[in-house]
Amino acid sequence: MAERDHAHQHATDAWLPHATLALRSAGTRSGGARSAILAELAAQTCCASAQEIHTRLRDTGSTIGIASVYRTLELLHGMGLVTRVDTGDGVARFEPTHPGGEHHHHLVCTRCGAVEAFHDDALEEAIHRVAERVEFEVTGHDIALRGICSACR
Amino acid sequence: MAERDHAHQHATDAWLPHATLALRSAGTRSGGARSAILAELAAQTCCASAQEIHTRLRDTGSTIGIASVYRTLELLHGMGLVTRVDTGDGVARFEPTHPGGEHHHHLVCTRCGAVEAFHDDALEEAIHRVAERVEFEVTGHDIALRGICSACR
DNA sequence: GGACTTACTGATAACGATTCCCATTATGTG
DNA sequence: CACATAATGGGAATCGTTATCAGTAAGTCC
Ligand SMILES: [Mn+2]
Ligand SMILES: [Mn+2]
Ligand SMILES: [Zn+2]
Ligand SMILES: [Zn+2]
Repeated sequence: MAERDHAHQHATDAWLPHATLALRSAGTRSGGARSAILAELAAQTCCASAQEIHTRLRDTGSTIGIASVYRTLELLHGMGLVTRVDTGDGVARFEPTHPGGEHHHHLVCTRCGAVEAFHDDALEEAIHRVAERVEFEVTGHDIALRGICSACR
Repeated sequence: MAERDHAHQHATDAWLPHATLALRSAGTRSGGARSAILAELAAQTCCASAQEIHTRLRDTGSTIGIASVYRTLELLHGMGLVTRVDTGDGVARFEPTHPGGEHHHHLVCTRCGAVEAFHDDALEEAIHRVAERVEFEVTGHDIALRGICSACR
């Protein structure tokens, strides 16, 4: 687990320049709001909602508008630079998509809504095998385990 | 696949009396709206949204209110009689939860939104192993494979 | 550096799914 | 049949998200 976290951290560190470059290559301009949102995304280890990101930025004195957060997340999502996580509470959350493909899935507490990350190679392998046999051209997958977190028990 | 569909059909057939009994045991009354919604749910093989269910019932001449659909789905979900499926388009869909535990997961087309069902024993086994090693007391899981359906390709 | 094109930004209105509220109706119990 | 109260339908309210628009600023070309 420690090794994975370490690798994960490296990937996280690499995401900001990766995303910045991809945006520049796409011909977008670098405004203050978008830069701040990118930095905020780069700093988070798991998913966060648009409103959470907005609140965090406002708390640091920024006058950024909520529309810019939604717009930027939509842009990044369209470019595959963030992954959308749907925990079932009607709020979309986002986390950086690491270019190497390393990712994690989520444990969602049905009582308090807490979200925790996990990774499992055997599970990924099983997903891969399913993806090969179905008619869809599979490009991604979402997995969420639901249950009661240790704090709620 | 044919065998699974067959088994699935049996389970579907058994769901309506199962749910009806569970509701009665819980002390609820049997109103016309709820009965119609239950029958509609029992007839569907995969997930449907509240509005889809409402439209279908209205199309058959029913004067049922949309609030009753949402209320009933919420009630059934709270009792574990329906499973909530979140395909990421901001609309909650529901399908009967079969008492035997048999279930399926979903392929979601990122282009047209089409939803298809699949089942994979190896995947279930992998999920089961993960559930045993994490700190959460896992009670359920959601899996969605995203990609392009054959019609969109 | 200055003019220029146009992407970016923030405020706010609009939207759609879902939830809340309330007066009316209907169920089940005795 | 009378009663207590759950169920119901309509519509208002809520909330996350999206669309609109006028002002601002990034990048480009002299
Ligand atoms: Mn995975
Ligand atoms: Mn499963
Ligand atoms: Zn995460
Ligand atoms: Zn389904």
